[in-house]
Amino acid sequence: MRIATWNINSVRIRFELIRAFVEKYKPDVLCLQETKTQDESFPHLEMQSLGFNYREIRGEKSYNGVAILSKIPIRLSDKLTFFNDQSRHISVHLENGIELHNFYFPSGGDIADPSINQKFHHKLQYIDNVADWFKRYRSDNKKIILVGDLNIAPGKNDVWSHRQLLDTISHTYMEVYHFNRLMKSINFIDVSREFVSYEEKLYSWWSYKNIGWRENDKGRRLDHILATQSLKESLNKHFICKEFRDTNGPSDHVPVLIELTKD
DNA sequence: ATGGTTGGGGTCCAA
Repeated sequence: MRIATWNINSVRIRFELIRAFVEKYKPDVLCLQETKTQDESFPHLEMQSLGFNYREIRGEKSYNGVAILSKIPIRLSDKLTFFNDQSRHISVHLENGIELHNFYFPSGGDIADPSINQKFHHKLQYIDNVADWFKRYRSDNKKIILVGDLNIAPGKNDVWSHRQLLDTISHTYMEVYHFNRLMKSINFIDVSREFVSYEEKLYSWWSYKNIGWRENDKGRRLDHILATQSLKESLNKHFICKEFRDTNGPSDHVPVLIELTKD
């Protein structure tokens, strides 16, 4: 089974890109963030045409928005709200017993000081609340996968320059502290790092503002797949689909995909 | 050098 996550930055404008991705990588389940579409405007028929017969969505006007599209049956679990009422989370049960959470964490604004930047304060609080929720309501012996744009690049090789980005939101020690709390909440595995050594640079996002992003390669790893320990033996393949940053009209994020063996 | 680009909705905000 293949599960993918992608911050699509408008699901409507990038449907043809989604089609190309689905045809190439054949995900069974596709989790999207930043759909930027109210539920009544979600492109259901188009998604159905790609074989996604099962869809759970949570949108809002203009901003945020998450969706889980699936070729295999899914059952809605939760649409949780951590701290504010924005559409940043949706979760489902898969028929093989896995619970799948799709998140779009707050970006956090520009100034890396929670005492003067309310958005950053909210971001830290949001991560903390998510960690608390998993610690309180979920157990590390369950099969749980958490994916999404977490807007945090936790490791020194998850950014193009650890030293130069220490005061840049997404890579501050404060965010890494809260990210690690989330990781420990139910003993999550950082799946991408199971496949790619911590010593290697690994990115999933390159800013639109960085012209020549490929030559400069000033990327960050903001998109994550976390899994509980009971899924460790099922992890079979992993792709960060960098070629989708090179298309016409790309998202600034690329898809991250894992394949699980049947158990 | 402190910019740069993009999408949605509406003449600016968020990323």
